[in-house]
Formats: sequence, C-alpha cells, structure tokens
Amino acid sequence: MTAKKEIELAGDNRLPLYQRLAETLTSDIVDRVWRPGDRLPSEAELAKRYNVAPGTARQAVSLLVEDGLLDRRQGTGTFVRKPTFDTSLFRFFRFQSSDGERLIPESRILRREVIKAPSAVSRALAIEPDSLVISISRLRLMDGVPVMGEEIWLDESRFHSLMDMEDAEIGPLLYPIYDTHFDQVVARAKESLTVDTADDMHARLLDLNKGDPLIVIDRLAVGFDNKPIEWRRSRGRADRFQYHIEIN
Amino acid sequence: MTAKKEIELAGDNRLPLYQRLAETLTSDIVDRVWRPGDRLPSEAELAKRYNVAPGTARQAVSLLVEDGLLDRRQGTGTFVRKPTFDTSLFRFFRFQSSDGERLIPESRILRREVIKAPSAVSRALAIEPDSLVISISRLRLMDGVPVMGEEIWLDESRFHSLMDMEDAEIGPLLYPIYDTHFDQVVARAKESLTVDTADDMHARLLDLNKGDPLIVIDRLAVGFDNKPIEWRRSRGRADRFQYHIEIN
DNA sequence: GAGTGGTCTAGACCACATC
DNA sequence: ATGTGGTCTAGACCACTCG
Repeated sequence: MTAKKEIELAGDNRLPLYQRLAETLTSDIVDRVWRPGDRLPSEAELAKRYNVAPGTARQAVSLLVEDGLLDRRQGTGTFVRKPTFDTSLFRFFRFQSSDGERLIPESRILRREVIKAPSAVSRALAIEPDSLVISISRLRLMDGVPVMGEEIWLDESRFHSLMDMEDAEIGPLLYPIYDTHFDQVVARAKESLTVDTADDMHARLLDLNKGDPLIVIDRLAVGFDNKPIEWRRSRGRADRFQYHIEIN
Repeated sequence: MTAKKEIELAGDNRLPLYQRLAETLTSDIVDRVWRPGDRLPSEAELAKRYNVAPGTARQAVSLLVEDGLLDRRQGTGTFVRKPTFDTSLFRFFRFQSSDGERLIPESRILRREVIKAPSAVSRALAIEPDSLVISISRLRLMDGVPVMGEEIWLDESRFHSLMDMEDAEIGPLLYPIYDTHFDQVVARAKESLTVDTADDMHARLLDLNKGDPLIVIDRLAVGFDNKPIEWRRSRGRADRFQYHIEIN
C-alpha cells in the first residue's frame, strides 16, 4: 500500500460522488479556503486529489457553475465567482441614463440606529425575537433626483462595528462593506415585488403625491450557505419601473 | 459496407455533435414528429440511431431538459413536455383561494373583431404593418370579482376561423384552442411588467377608482421555433399582485 | 508550447418504474 | 424481469488562453 494522497469527501456516502464533491467544494468556498476570484485546481487535478474520474469531477464543477458559484473560462481555468449583483435591484429601474449602462445611484444615509428587531425582521433574518438589529434608512438618487427609499436591517451581533463607521466610509454599496469588514459575502438573494401607494413620508421623499403608486421590493440577501445576512425593503417610484421575464 | 441506418444530423457540421443532435430533436418537436406527452426513444436508442456515443445523446437530451422542452423520468423515459404555463400570469396574482391551488379565473369576452394591426402589434407579432389581426378583449374574474382586463392580438391569417367560434366554445383558456384548432403550440413567453394607473374605463371594469395603481403585463407568446403567436396586454389590480424572484 | 476547459467515445453498474 | 435514466470510469483529441 502506498500512502494515500486522497482527501475525504464530505456528506452522506450514499449520495452520488459528484454531489459529495460539489458539497466539499462548496464548503471550501464558504469557509473561504477558496475566495471569490480565486482559480480552482484544474478538473484533472481535482479528480486526482479526490480520487474520482475526471468526468465525475467535471460533473461536480458543472453543478456549482449552474448554481452560479463557479465560473468556467475555457483555456484559463475555473474561478470562484465574485458576487457582482449586476442582476439586482437596479435591473428593475430604468434610470434615464438610457444607454443600458449600469449606473450606481447616489446614496444618502438618513438614519442609522440599533433597535430591537421587529418580529418580521427577526423572522426574516432567522434570529431570536427582540434581538438587536442595526436599522439603516437610505435615500437613493439618480442625477440628484430621489428614486428610491430603502430600509435595511442587519443582525447587530455580526455587524456591530458598522455603527462606528462614518457615512462617507460606507459609500453607495453595502455588500462590499459586508465582505471586507465583516467577512459576510452575499451570494444570492430572494426578492418579492408588490405595489403599494405612497404615504406622506414617501411622497415627500420621492417627490410624489400621496397615493401615487410605489413598487415595494423586499429582499433577503443570503450567503453561500443560504444563511440570511441582510433584509431590506425598498420603495421606488412605480413610473420608473420595468421588469422582464421569460416563461418556459 | 453495410447499409447505414443512421440519420443525418441537422445544423452546421462545425458545431458540437450534441448541439446538432439537440437541434435535430428540437425541430422534430416543432414539426410535431414528437408531440407533447410523447415518449422519446431511449438515450441508447437515440445514440444508435444518430450514430453517436450514449454520453453524447445524453448531453443533447440534457440541453433540451434545461430548456424545458423535455422531461426526464427515471426508469420511465424522456417525454416531450406539455406547455402547462403553471408558471404564468396568474402566478403574479394571489387570488383569495389561499391554499396555493391553481385556479383558472372565469373569463368573459367583451369584444372580438378584425382590425388593421396597430404598429406596436404588427411589430410584436412580426407581421406586415397594417396586416389584419384579430383583437379580443376579455375580463377575468375570480369568484365573480373582476381582477384583470386583457387585450389579445393574433395574426388573422393564421387564426381566421377563430372569428366564427362561439364565445362558449372558446372557454377560459386560449392556448389549448390555439393548439387544437390552429396547430399553434405556445412553448414560451416573454413578459414585461410595468405599473400604470387606472383610466376611467379600467377603473369601471376592475371596480377601482380612477388613478388607482394597475399592474400592466405585456406578453409575447412564441412557439417552439420562437416565432410569435400571440401578443397580449393585461391590466390587473395592483393590490392583488405579488411576484417572487431569486437572484444569483 | 503548456495547460486549461470543451467535446466525445465506449463501455460499466446501479436505482427506479412498470409489467 | 426488463428497460429506463442516473452515475461513474478512463481514457482521447480539440479549441482556447496565456506567457
């Protein structure tokens, strides 16, 4: 017997090999053994390392590519995908900047405080009722015109020091902050769209009349392990809203 | 040399085999060689017939399963999927019938006529400007309550005899009619969602006040070959609207 | 040129559904 | 019991990217 170089696969050993390998790779990504942007070992290398056939390693990688975790580039390698969220919120709003460019709206933080989690929030974030959460209110503007109001909730115990940061330090994008300062990578999100009408406060905020239609977007952002990271509710002017779907 | 039983594959011969086989299978489905509900030959059989390795046939089938054209059932076979449109329009509206059951709303045809295609319609249906189209107005009701108004446009030359049918004969679902009477199978659809406010007519129709928010859903229904079959614009009460998305 | 993923072959055995 | 898809092996050669 020669010494074994193979590594044990995670998961129930009644599961198919390629699924167990996929699980193993996933937890390596969650645990940041491989970080977004990193190149994975080649498929052949993975196969050797985990003692499976190349085709099986390939199948495992394919699973994660489908899930959007990995990114294959022919001739170059397979990479851990950086969660870009190109596909996000602002996909819904066609801001004047017509030429299809992805513009990041200006961001103005209105309020930031630690409160006891409202029940809807603790449920969404899967934390104990009445735990402390950080609550942030932001106004989003395009070319100085207010287009959306956001309320954001975070588990205070994981994002404690966010309260100490300056508004300027935070900037217009929160997810990179979660990543760099709190080691929380948003991998996926679930959104729910509804229509509501503007109350006094949002009418004033978004330069509308009371009763004008608003698009309400609830979003739960989760990590690679599907654990909740952030919950937010955004309200935008419905007249700027457009959304496309393909049905199969 | 023995006689060849193999069948020629469609498509550019510089393309991968599995893609050409997928194309071949797709056109057989479009041409109704295999109809929705039919079982395809087994993967091994396909491989023999088209003279490719089993794995390659499998890859081709996988493509079409991903596209939603085929449906694999372990131990049973691979079937041509019936376009059910579970995933459709009424997914957006949560009708009272809370228990998640898929209810088909009642349907009342308000108007049916042949007109010259408005330019937006001829463009959507990819037909000549000013061609004749059938225009249908319908009201959709749940438990007697109006929830949505629909305007539907069809190429008159392909749906001519629809004008001779009785309202009752048409019933609440149009796509089965397109299938059975006109050999037009709706395979996919693209929808676009926007928010508008109710004009007098829709306020009356949907029991709203003028200016109340409406969800406007534009839908282009296409066949397996991606050619337009029907275009419709639906307007529904925004307060019944809810939509969920996963972002990766 | 070396290394990567992309395609393809030609089998094997297993799990499952149906008769 | 038979036939189906599901998994897996162990290769081959090609197309692409990069240094």
